[in-house]
Amino acid sequence: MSGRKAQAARNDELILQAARAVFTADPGAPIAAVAEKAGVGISALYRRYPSKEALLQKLCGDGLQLYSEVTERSLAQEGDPWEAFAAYLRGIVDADTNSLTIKLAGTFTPTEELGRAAVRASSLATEAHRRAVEAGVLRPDVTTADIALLFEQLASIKLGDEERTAQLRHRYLALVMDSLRVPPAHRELPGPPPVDEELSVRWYPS
Amino acid sequence: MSGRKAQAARNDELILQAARAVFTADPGAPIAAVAEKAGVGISALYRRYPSKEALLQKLCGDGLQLYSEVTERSLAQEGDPWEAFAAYLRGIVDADTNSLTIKLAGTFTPTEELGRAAVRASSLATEAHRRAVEAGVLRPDVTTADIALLFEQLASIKLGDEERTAQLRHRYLALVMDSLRVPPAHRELPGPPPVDEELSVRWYPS
DNA sequence: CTAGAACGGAATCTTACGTTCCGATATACT
DNA sequence: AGTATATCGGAACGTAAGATTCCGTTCTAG
Repeated sequence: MSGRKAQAARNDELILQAARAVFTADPGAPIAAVAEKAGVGISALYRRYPSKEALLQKLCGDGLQLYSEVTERSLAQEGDPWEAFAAYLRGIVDADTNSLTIKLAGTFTPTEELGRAAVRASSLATEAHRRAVEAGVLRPDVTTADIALLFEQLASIKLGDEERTAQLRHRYLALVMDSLRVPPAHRELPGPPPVDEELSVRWYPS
Repeated sequence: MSGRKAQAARNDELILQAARAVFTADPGAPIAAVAEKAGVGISALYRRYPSKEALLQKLCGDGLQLYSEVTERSLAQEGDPWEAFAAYLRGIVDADTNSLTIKLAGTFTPTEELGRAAVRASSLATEAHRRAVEAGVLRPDVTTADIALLFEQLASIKLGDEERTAQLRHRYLALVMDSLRVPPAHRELPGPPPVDEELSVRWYPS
């Protein structure tokens, strides 16, 4: 169970986790940052992936896969159609795959397989959207592409640590959901709003 | 009117316009891109600003100034309180100062004067917000800082050319305004939603 | 006709980063 | 025990990008 192979297997996971975290936070991060975050040397990375691009493709594929899984899970949900759609929205925001998928996509030549994964994710999203519109719980003038852009807007929020960022994203998701839902209504917003000090941090170089 | 001095004066403006356009599109753009966009040599830039940082500070200050002017204009507006607040929101989105102000702020050490301009812009924004809440047209659980983050989210939208981007930003501003306003209601969204082809562009390296 | 402002853009210098290379180390197998 | 081998850490290398400087040129005011 222990030994060199066990460590190698552990490193596989460590590296992927670190890469996901690092590139989610900064899509242009150097590969050395990933190694440092994972607590391994650079060669441990290059043993597994022939290049940075290969690692990025792997992450992108995983992100697409996660997107599809989350969407399928909400599609399988029985009961209130709006709740199912809301679960889809919240699930995608929590999965935070938009940062990896879209931001990284333009930085390398897309694989054939990646293309298939994207089509699959897209058609699942379309199905979730279609159901909500047909059930009459989602305003019909909002399209699937609109929802995709809303996800991107939410993904652009980055404030404080990871937890606070997630909290704020849910706050603004809740806000926009109030105008998405039929009938429109104001519901209580989750999480505290940002305080001035949180915002003023941006004025100082990191 | 013509002559070397006239051209120099013209270049002053040309360079500022180019810099605004270039850094709005890409806050990390090289200074050579500004020179090229302005149609001048690099030395024409360095004759005016001792460094890139100085140029960035100038742009940031101008952005803050524009922000304040737009807000003041909406503050001076008589009549329907919601319309005044909506004009403020639309004005800031159109001015597109968030990209310059916030994105650039972290890349250099803030000036004393810049700090004052920021305080001024912030207090004007607070006033616009306060009026809307007091008039009972804006939901009271949304704070000034919330509005600031909403602006940032809208500024993150970049799709197609400048005009299309502005159009889409107004579309999602209108969407979120439907959930900001008291009483809540669905109004028609401006501009066509994105089509798939607009979104799929992102999968190809530029 | 000439001094000097204004320019264009090549040359320089520094930094950042992807990738490769070179021992070191630990395990599995004989 | 001894050795081949898979892994590893991290220094070294090569390259590209980009900020700034420098120099020869052009234009015009006096």
